Amino acid sequence: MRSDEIIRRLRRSGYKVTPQRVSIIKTLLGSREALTPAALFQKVRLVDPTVGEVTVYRTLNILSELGLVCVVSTAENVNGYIVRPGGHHDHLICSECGKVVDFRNCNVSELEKRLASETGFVIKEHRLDLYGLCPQCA
Amino acid sequence: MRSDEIIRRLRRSGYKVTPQRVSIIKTLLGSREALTPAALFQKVRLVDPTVGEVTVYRTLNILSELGLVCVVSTAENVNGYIVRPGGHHDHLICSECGKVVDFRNCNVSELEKRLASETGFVIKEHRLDLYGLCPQCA
DNA sequence: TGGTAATTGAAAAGGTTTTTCAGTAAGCTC
DNA sequence: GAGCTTACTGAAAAACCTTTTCAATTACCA
Ligand SMILES: [Zn+2]
Ligand SMILES: [Zn+2]
Ligand SMILES: [Zn+2]
Ligand SMILES: [Zn+2]
Repeated sequence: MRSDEIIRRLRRSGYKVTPQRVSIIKTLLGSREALTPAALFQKVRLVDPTVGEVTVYRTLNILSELGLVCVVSTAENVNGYIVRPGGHHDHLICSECGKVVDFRNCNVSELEKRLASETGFVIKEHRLDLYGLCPQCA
Repeated sequence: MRSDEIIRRLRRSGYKVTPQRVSIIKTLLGSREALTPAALFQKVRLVDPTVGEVTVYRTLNILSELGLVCVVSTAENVNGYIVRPGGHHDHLICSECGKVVDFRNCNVSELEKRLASETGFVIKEHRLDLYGLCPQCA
């Protein structure tokens, strides 16, 4: 997702587009890994010192509410935030060297249908992470 | 996983088996959905008022360290804990209220085999998170 | 049945996140 | 562009959540 799209979504939902929000969104987009609010604040303040920590929290809450970021739990009992990719989100991860390979042909839609009818959940997207060893590390 | 197994693992790792820890473990096992420390404390105190909130936190940290529970992020910036099923751990997560339900019959082993032969990865475990709306929120 | 070291609950401390509030600025109308 | 309105901002305070401290208790081993 591009920052233009996120900003358009913000404006369309009635939120004002402030320079602080733009800085926060661009910084979050610029990071490949999930950032905690504190980490995001550290990064943002380098490019835009007018951004306060409180605004980072507020902006993350708005983006989260609009479904534009997804929340992942990090090691230290703090949530991390990452811009949500469109569609599904599947990874093959090497536990040894950390290499990540994306794949799409996951074929879990059949499972989704079955679980939807069993549990009553309306399933919208998914994320499948497979852990193991890459050819180099195996 | 049964409470006997968890208790054996605790003892084997050098931890003492106290009535408080047993109450906490049994309560966590008795819940199909992930519990926050506060929610777990509320449930435990009903069956065992000798358990303090601090001990709930301490026990969850030990179980987490031993890999016996897995941590999922809930709606309210608080982590939820759930007993880790053997092997893979797969979740159905409500984007609205944060409810987490675990399931087992995921059937991704076929996909794992195919990806293994295509990419050369040795796949050891996986995590599948399905996002959507629970029956109450839909 | 002791002895010993881990564990416990309560209180205090340490972090993280939200609320409050006066000043500021985005976005709309003219 | 100027003026209006209302949302937004940073800083401080408040509200939470989690860990640490500490004296008393207790599981577990000999
Ligand atoms: Zn590797
Ligand atoms: Zn997929
Ligand atoms: Zn729900
Ligand atoms: Zn699975």
